Amino acid sequence: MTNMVETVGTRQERKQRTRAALLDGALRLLAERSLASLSLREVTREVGIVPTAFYRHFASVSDLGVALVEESMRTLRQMIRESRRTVTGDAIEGSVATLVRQVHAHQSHFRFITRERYGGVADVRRAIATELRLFASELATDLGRFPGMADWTSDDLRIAADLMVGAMLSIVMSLLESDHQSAQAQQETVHVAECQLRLIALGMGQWRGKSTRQT
Amino acid sequence: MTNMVETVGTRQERKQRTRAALLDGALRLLAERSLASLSLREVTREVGIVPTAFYRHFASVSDLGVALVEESMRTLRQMIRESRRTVTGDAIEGSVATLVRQVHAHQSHFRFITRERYGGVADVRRAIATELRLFASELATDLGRFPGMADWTSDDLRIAADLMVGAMLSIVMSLLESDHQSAQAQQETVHVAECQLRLIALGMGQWRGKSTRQT
DNA sequence: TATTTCAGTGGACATGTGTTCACCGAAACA
DNA sequence: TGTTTCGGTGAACACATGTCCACTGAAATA
Repeated sequence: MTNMVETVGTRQERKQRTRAALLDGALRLLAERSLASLSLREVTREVGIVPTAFYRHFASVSDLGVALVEESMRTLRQMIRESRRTVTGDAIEGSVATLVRQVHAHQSHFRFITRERYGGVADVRRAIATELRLFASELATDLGRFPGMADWTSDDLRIAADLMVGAMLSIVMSLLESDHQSAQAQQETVHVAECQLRLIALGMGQWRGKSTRQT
Repeated sequence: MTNMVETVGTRQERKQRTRAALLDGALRLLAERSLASLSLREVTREVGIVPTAFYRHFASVSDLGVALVEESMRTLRQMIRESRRTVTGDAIEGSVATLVRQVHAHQSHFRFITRERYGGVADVRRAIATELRLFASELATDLGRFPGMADWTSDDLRIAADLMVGAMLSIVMSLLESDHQSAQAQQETVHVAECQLRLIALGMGQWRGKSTRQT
């Protein structure tokens, strides 16, 4: 339980502020547990409002979960934007570096996505799947712009992108685990991540149109 | 709720039978939900015994969860054993084929592992992580036996194995989703899985001792 | 200024929960 | 045969939960 929401500003500002407080409080409680085990009353207690006030913002905890998906995905998107902007040298080293930075800065968001991706709340699972599909599509078009890959099918690009997204989420989980351990463990995780991505990249370099098939 | 447990046989046989019924009932309830949202009373209701009898078998629902991890991992192990035995031609096509068969035959086990791997129950997460680490080690030594990979570091083998385990679990989830859809969707998933594994394999073929580092 | 809108209140409800305890009856054992 | 072991019973408990309801008071609007 933390400080109450400030009581200044226009009405919709305050509403938005307690809404944000609900999302934040929920995220705090979700550090070590899952959305399915989170109760409406717990969240309101954490934020400092009465249970029924919850309904002024969300229809249910699942609904709050879907909102959390959107919020978390926004930081994920912001990450690839930063990556596209700042990475100049080796794409893999650069990408992993920004991944490390962003995961460290927004642990709860990344933890939420990885935990609830296959979690116990159907609506949230669907929301994450949809957003992740979109994310993989963007990555696929990004990959298509690389020098050696202009001749790739969009299907094949998509397959590679899916693989990379899956690998990235595994890496995220490793980073989250090694984050509250030694700095050496973190460095080791980074090394593993770079190797794994490089492995995939090497495979892509060797790809010959083996995957042709009827649609 | 299904039939009660039979009331014949020696005492420890019957005990083991209701224990198995508890595991089975839990697995049935976990088809669309997560362990964290599963209540002790629900499980006993499903099996047809009184709540307090639960404690004769498990100390808590988390404890039951850990037992489910062991059971599920047994079927996973049995899968790689079958794969090692039956696959003769192309390793990737063969492995994916047995994966498809086993996932279809033991959906609830695979769903449980993938869902609870990063789920909301700490003990279960730990148990799965431990078992999966072991699993990856075995895969690593298997990989080391392949013709072109005798010169690989055990560290590098481990990194590649971890990547493949992660990819495999992604594939498992796709299979579970496409399983209760059209046969065409299933076939498409198989195609994607084969491509992704082949991508990794190609990368491994190109690997040059880039990952040397102090231990 | 008078009226309406609406985020947050507080009490009440039926229901589900984990855990306790003394108890039963048949299998296991002496 | 007599005694012990022990998986399962059923009542009871203190508590947590989601949702209903009439309400308050200040900001928004007229």
